[in-house]
Amino acid sequence: MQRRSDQSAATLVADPPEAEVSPRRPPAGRVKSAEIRDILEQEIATGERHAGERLDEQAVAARFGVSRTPVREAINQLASAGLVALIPNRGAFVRETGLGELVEMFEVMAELEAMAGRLAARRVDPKRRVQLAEALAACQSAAERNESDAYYYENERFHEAIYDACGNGFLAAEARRLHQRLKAFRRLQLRVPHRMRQSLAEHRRIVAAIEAGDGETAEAELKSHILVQGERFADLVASLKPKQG
Amino acid sequence: MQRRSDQSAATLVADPPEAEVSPRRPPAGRVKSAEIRDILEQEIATGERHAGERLDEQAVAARFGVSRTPVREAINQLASAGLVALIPNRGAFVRETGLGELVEMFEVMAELEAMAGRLAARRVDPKRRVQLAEALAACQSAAERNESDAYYYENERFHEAIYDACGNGFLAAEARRLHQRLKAFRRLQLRVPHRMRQSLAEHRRIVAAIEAGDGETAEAELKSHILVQGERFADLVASLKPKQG
DNA sequence: TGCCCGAATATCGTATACAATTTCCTTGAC
DNA sequence: GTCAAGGAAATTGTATACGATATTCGGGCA
Repeated sequence: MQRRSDQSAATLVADPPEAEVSPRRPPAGRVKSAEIRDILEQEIATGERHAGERLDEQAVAARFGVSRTPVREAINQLASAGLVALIPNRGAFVRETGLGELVEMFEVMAELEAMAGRLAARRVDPKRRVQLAEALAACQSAAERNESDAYYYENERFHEAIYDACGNGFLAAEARRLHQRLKAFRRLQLRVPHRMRQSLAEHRRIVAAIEAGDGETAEAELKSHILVQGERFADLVASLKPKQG
Repeated sequence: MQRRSDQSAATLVADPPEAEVSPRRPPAGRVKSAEIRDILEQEIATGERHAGERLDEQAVAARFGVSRTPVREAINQLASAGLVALIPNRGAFVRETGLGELVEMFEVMAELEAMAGRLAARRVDPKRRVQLAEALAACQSAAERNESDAYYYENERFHEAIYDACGNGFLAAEARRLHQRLKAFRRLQLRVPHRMRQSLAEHRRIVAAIEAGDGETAEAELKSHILVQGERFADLVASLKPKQG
């Protein structure tokens, strides 16, 4: 009965529902709760949903043309991710990721990355070492062409390579999670002028330390590398909204 | 049927609009999903549910005499915690939290705790300092009475005090999350004999370093403190199930 | 006028029913 | 005898309904 084909009221369809020739592929976009979660997550990250706003289950359900059930699941997942706060009989509220908390997140990110670098210097195997060198080369190539978008992408790959090389799968997963969460905010600092060249130099020192098996140096370099990003970001945000709130 | 008023259902951070500390108790009634989640969590931790086993929603629902809805919520929370893997239209499968991954988790936990200690040594304010001292005193009291259960509880409080004292709310939340996840496994090592006295001595050194503002020492002591726990735990597990099938 | 108590309202948690997809078994053809 | 195709059974995902509980507003009483 609920052959709900009126998707006009909702931006629910991210990819064509015609999954005709891909029966083996994992159904990425078919589960509505995941779809709703992703959309809400993006809206929160971009600030479209301002802090403190209440996410009304019924309203969200009506907006996407679904029932409360998938909305509930989506909101619960957002709560687990720390993006919204659940107050028992009051509803779900968008948590304000203020500048202070962002700095805190960068601080933790720096520690995790530094740990990954320290472990990588001790445990890296030849295959991962090659991948790391390749990722560094790709960064350098992008920097020489002065393409900040490409550098942004290769930078992601570089840090992924470090995660992979650390030999601690759990740490890698946690680092990826945090990286993903900070990603939305990091986009803003894409076009800081001399940052790219400086970042590349830091990458070189990091790789050199890992290659040399010098865990202490790799740790220190990586921590500084991330903390600098956090500070730059804080400056940027502070300059963008000087009298926020 | 001991009613555990464990409020660790979700991230109930009091952050939204005018969310002051709510003196009203959480849904201390019976939230069935939380209860089911706790039981399943413990079963998975103890190995009662072996790795790869499928968690049948109807079976669990029938077992607890509830409908599938709270079971689904519980399973989703377990998935968020990383204890089970969700395959879209196939079901939930118990992830094998092998000894290797547990060691990895303790490694990360050690790093986060050490970071918290380092920051606490620099940033702790008088009020938190008093709380830390009180937590240490409570630990000592429990140790003198040789009550391991009480010590276990006070130990939790002690580490909570360190999280609070670090001045980084995000780090504190992440540390609590990991601590919570490891808690299920840590239950097993309650009664390791001389561990309590040794742990207390380590606590004393940690507090002394924080009081002295010596971040480096606090960091090193805490890291060692957690890593020792991880090693003890690994020994225990290894001795418990040598050929876990 | 202020406080307490109770009903109305809203929201959450759970139960039940239905739809969609996957898996497995049966059956038929080569 | 083996393999493939189709359908039935099973299981997940979603919809709708209902009960329980907390919040709020209004009225009565001190």
